[in-house]
Amino acid sequence: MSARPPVVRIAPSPTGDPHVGTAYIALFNLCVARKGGGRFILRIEDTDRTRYDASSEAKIFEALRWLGLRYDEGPDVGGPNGPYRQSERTPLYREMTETLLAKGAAYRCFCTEERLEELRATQRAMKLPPGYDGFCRHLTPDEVRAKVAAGVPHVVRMSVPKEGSTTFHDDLRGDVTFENKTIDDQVLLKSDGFPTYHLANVVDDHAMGVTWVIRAEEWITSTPKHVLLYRAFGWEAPRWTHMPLLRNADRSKISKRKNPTSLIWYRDQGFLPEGLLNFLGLMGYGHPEGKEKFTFDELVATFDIGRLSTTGPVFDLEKLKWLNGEWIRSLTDDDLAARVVAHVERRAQAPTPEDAANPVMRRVLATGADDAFRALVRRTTPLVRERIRTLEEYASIAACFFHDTLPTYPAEDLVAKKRTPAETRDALARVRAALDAAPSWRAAELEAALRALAEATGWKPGDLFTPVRTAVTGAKVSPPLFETMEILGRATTLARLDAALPRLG
RNA sequence: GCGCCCAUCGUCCAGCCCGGUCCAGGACGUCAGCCUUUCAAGCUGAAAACACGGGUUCGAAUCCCGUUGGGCGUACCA
Repeated sequence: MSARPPVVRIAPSPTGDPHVGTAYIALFNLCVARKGGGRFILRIEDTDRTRYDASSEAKIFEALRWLGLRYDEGPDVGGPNGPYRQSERTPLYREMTETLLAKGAAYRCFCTEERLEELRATQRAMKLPPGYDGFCRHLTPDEVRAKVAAGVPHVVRMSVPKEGSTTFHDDLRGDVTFENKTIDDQVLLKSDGFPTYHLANVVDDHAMGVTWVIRAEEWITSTPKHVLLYRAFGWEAPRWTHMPLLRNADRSKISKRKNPTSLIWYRDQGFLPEGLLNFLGLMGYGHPEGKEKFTFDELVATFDIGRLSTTGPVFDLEKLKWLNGEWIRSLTDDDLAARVVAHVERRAQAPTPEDAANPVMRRVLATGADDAFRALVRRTTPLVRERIRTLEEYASIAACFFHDTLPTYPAEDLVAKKRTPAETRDALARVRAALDAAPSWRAAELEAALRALAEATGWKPGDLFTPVRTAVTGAKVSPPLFETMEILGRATTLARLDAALPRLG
């Protein structure tokens, strides 16, 4: 391999939401670019006007930016090799198609969709491998001229030699060989004048100076076509690396139906970009020191293309959540609080029906993320940081801080273990009195008061705290009780106790 | 069907290229215990894998062949 700095790229197509697989491939491309002091290009492959989604492109930019996957060149950042949208490069493809035609490496094909369909049906019936039969390959120049003159719609196909074989070297898999007779005469230029992926990707990679193609495994079978194209043009082919495909739990290629695949989804679920990126870096890659948690820079520092594995990793959401939790816990309280606020604010811009039942969201929807809100989030994050794995989980664990009045909870949750409702009510009344008598409202003091009360009444501290917890937070699971009461304040705490007392009969 | 790729705990990864130090190591998850005001977090421990069959070799998770299994491709989609 040459020592010149690598030029790599990703080439997503703007169809639907930005895909987690795009980020996965982008991550390793960026690694190679940074490691080798090269360039990373983003190119939009929008040559399929039937699947084109106008909103998709902006979402791709947004998602990559969110993840910190910075590209040196791209549609929105410019660069010396633009334009970076294939739909804006059609003259180039036409010109290159003419070159191929002139060299005899491609030919015009006038076959109709119907004939092609029929051909495929016949091949299926005869259990033959499907593929174009080369009908138009043998048209005479005169016949071709006549049809073109007559305006017969046509495509341009590549003229694949039917003898011999084509081999390319894959970084991870070694030499891969295909018999030429198994390679179809691929369409290069569609009848609408747009190129197919095969033509566009080769032409653009060459034009943009791409030296190293790192893409998903699903492209392996079309690589020989690309190699043949480079050869026909007389261009030097890039280095090839085919990454394994991310998988669903059943090991099929990761898909929307069986797994969340939208990067937007991960962001809106409250995953940290650091966490998702780190997790993606764990897929198919083994850190030399066996580290699980690492930053992008740490990944680059130790990165070695040879350490990539070839087996398709199953995308395990549970492990992602764990890793994300690790990242959340490694943030400072200020940072975490700011991220929670930003997350809630973003969600508030497009609230879902369920958000109306979410006290944190309701608060922001009503008053905006004002100073009081920010302050409350900041005060509560130290209590919940060890209890959340995503930013989104903040809303459920910290709900008790945002309710004006607690939603109804089962009265039996109020009853202490092995005690009757009446006994619990009496104890709770004494808790209320003890709290009310506290000279200052600080967690340590409140705890001391209740522990003294437990001692005096012969209750086990834990047994006494249970009904208090339920009364104060409305749930059997909550952040640490005394810190919670401190933040809630005397009035709110006592009011909640007062509301609970009658429910014990 | 055909072509190509792949094959270590349920899952992610280490070991494989340069056979012995591997009765296979780490992590997630699971289970148990500790800690403890709940839940978490943390700590300790446990169960859990070299797909199968041949071969090469004194010796194979590691090399070779085959089988099986899985995946991808087989479009005027990328």
